[in-house]
Amino acid sequence: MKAQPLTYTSISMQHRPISVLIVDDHPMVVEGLKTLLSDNHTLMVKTHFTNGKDTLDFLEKEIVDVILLDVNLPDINGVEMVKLILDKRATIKILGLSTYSEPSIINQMIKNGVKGYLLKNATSDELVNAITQVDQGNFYFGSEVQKILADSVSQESKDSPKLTRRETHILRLIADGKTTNTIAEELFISPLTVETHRRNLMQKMEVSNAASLIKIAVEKKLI
Amino acid sequence: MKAQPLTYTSISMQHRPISVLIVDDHPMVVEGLKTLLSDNHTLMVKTHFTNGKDTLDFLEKEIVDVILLDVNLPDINGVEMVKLILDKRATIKILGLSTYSEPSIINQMIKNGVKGYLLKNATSDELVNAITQVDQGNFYFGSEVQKILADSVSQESKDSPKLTRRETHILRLIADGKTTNTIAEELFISPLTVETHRRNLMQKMEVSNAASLIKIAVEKKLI
DNA sequence: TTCAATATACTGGAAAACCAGTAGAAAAAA
DNA sequence: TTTTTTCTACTGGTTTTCCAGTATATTGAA
Repeated sequence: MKAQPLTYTSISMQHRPISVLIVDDHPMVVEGLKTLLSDNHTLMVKTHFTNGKDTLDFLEKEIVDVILLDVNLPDINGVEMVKLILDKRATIKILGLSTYSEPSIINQMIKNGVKGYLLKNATSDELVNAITQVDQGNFYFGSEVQKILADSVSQESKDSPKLTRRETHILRLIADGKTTNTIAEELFISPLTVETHRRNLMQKMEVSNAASLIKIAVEKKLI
Repeated sequence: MKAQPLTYTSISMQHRPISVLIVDDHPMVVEGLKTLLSDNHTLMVKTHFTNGKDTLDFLEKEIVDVILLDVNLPDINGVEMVKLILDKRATIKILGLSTYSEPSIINQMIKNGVKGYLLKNATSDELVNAITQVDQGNFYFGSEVQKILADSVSQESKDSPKLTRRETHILRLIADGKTTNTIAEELFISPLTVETHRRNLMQKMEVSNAASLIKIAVEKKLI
């Protein structure tokens, strides 16, 4: 926000447009966002960046109300970006933006403090609404995103019986095709211990052989 | 094409702008494309559609020079769309458009007849260049896409020792966590036969246990 | 500090997978 | 048709996994 004259008009909400920063490495998306937002004079796209570093540099000197943040930047990943931005400027409202919707990433982003999340197939109305909502301190998650999150929560609590760190590690090694003895050697523990972990893993995952174990591990992206 | 004198053809080209159709379900991408292309008066974006069906209906009555086709449409998948479009209008040049780049899909699209492929992080210049090239009957694949394709080719010929149909089937069953005996019962063959297949599979895949076998199968998307 | 969870380790026995070689029948390719 | 590939099946033996208990040391939370 540049120094605006302190007149009574600039105090009222309508005359103080929400400043928006776009961070996305896809020119066509950036242009699209600009075009979609240009109609609306309650919003003002300040500028845009195509990578994380430039964005952070910019935020050293300037501030904006809302950042539209693409999750897949070329240099810094979205989850990390949220943290870095909020470390600098805790009051900025970040709106995550992504084509696809991976629950785990969305969840991490929320944990790190995004105020909303939009899929790139959002309409112009949704977009403007989302920005307005988060600017006012509310959360905005589109119905699609909410559904995805709900699904992931129910799925997680259902088939993810919380593996311990050691178990996760051993699962990874099993999936690498290593035998019980190899794993034991590698971890400096008894093969019998590895056996026990394997057994506990299978019990937790509710399967009866290593094959299923690996398949599930892959599905759950534990590997 | 570079530095050509103003001949009759180059003048006539200018008076017949390339008509472009955009097919993408992301409003912000559509707007971005329109904006990026609006500067260039050798191109003319005729209209846009957000799904496959509407596009095909439109092509019943009208024709365009180039279609910018998003691979991930909500109703019909990109690979199929290429075929359907070319069945109707064989002369249309299709330019595939996608955020991510899965070699198998790009390959299939090419097989079905796309004239080029662009990633969504393409710049305005690349975009215009790609459209111009394919309109002239040339192919256009960005350097990134070419690299992806080259990688996938070398990878495929390296670690894909052509499984037979039966082997693929049995691999799938093994990955489902089924035991040799179960598989044998299911396929009405001897467990010994299943053993043999399993052995051949492991030999072909150059691994020494079922775990690695499954991991490879997953990686190769055989499952 | 106490208690619960986790990681460690063992016994012993059953089941399944793994290895190597051979070979006939059926199907596909030449 | 002939040849090759694929699918089928077997013998015999080794290794690994799987299952059901038990048990102790360590770690982290209450």
